[in-house]
Amino acid sequence: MNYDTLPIPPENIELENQIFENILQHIRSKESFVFEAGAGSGKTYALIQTLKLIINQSGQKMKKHNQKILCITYTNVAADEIKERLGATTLIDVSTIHDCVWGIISPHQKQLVEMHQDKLIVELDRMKTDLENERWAEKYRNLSKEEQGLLIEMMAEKKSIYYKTKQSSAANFKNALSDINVQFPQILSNVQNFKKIVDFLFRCQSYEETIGKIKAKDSKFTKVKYDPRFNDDRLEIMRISHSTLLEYTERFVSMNNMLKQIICDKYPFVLVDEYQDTNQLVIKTLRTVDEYAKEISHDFLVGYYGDVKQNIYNEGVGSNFREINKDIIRIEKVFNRRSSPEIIDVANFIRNDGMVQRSIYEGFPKSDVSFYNMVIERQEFITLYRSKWNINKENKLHCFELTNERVAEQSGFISIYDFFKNSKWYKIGKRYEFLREHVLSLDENKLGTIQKIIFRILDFKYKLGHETTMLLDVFLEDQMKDVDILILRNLIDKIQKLSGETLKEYVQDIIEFYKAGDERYDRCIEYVIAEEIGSYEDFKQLVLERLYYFTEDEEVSNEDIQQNEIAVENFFGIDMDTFELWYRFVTDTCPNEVIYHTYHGTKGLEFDNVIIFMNSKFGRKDDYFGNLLKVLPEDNEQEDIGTDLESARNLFYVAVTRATKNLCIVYLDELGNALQSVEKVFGEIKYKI
DNA sequence: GAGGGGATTCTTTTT
DNA sequence: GAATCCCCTC
Repeated sequence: MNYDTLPIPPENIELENQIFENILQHIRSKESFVFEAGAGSGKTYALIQTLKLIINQSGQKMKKHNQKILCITYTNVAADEIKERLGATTLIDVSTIHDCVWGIISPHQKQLVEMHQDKLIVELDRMKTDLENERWAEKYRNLSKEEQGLLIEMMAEKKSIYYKTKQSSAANFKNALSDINVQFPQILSNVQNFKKIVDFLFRCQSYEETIGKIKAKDSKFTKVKYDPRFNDDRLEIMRISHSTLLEYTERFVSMNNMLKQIICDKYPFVLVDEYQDTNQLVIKTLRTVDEYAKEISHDFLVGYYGDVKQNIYNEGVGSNFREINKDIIRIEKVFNRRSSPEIIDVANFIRNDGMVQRSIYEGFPKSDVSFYNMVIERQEFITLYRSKWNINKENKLHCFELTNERVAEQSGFISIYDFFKNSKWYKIGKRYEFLREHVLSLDENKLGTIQKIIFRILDFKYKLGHETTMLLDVFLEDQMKDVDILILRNLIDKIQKLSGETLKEYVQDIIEFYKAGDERYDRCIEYVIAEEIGSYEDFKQLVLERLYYFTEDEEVSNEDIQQNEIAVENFFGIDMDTFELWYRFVTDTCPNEVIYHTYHGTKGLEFDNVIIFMNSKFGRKDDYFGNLLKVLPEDNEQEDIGTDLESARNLFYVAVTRATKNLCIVYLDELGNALQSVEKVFGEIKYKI
């Protein structure tokens, strides 16, 4: 629904203008400020307006001095959105913090390498201290110095066996390292600890070597690289990741006045979007530059736009922001342009920092806000609410779940999710952390290898199936170049008629068609299926190799081979309808009337009709939400900082404030003594529909 | 029944 | 990679 047509009382317009005017004053007087914009208050709009205004006011002058406005966002998606809303301008650099910072510091390799060397030394020291103190290293400490040396020597020799069998069972592992077992009978008694010890020893060694090579000015060790594709540092090969990049930046800037001056002269205005999510090292860095600019009387200001209560990522500064910027000017916006007054009331209770929002509109239509406490099948509940809220294609229902697994289940493709989850590469290979991204990422490029191939097949199928799809959307331009349009049409017609019901059948159909087909079609098909796949068997083999036989491990038992075959066969036996559900999910084109999201995934979005399914447990914390509900309306902000209560509260706040019109929370566990506090916020609790 | 060790099991999200 | 479950041994 669009609420823009609702009347806004003139005094509210006046007040809203005043708030914006307040921002402008600080821009004019070059004072840093924080714009505390609660959910739905039009934060991004204000940010864009500010940017435009600065250009109007100082654009000419900035052009002359070769200066720019820097706008820092948390994600690439946000950066793209802001760029689009701004339109073409050369006066504003919009980028994520990492891109921006790497651009600034990467030319200074000499200092970076020095810093890198320092870090290697510090880390080396830390590891050695751990080996001397930690409980898991006890068996190592029990060895004499000579024995320790011998162990390192022996393990260096057995490095490849070590890595090959590392993921195997403890028995297999011990077996493979029987020499060690003979020489040092104690050290292998606990395999987990042994692996940790050996990993530390290996890493100490490689760090020492790297330090040596840096000192010797070895040509491969004269540059620090930042690679955003990886999440971990590889200090020994001079590669750093996200957090280390920020760490180096903070250190580099704080000890280098020249750099501070370059930054504040180049970017007299810095605006930070979603500041609460920004790493605290960044906030500190900006603070340092700000202070230095004042010291040397250069114009510089930082405008922070965001909302502490919407900090739901661990890395963000969140409430620490106030510690770092104690004296900063705060501008609050109390108007809400998104939600009904009933929803705003609930949200006000949940955010316990004293900010009280109110709707900017007059005569907001009646809205339904309820809290249910009952044990019920989700589908049953949803069915009832579909009719209650008149859900249809134009008036969709959005359901929030805590985990991706649940979202996959509710969205109807849990069999696909489970296949990957239980495959050897993810499960035994302990790549649990990649599962979500590889299976559920909305960015095609971030999907796993197998997932990406299947994505392409589906993309081909469904784009062809859609009449309005332009040929160009389906085939890359160079494939089209010398193919007659009519031939292509013909090809599309034929492919549309392929009717395999399962993935296996569909793949077989395509390949059969490919083999029998006209040579002129070939390149088009090759675009869909990777060149190395010439048959269904090839494809199956590829899946097996990728997900099951990815290391030349110890011998695999016949039973294992059989089980893996069955798992993969079953996967290919999943019907195309299920794959379509998955495809619709990862392309965010689900045509259903009911759409599922994780709480986290809804950040920044808004929906008319929201059902939040909730239980007490989250992750390993049994009472994560249970504990929050007990104190829901209480104002313990200061005591809660840094606790699970704070993060649960923020997450709940984000979820609740997505709703514009109808909101319903279904709590599926016992409320116990949280009853009264929940009633205080939501009114009477409902036990049945 | 205490403790040691192996196996299994988890949340979210971004760069 | 840590927490927890589970099994074994003393």
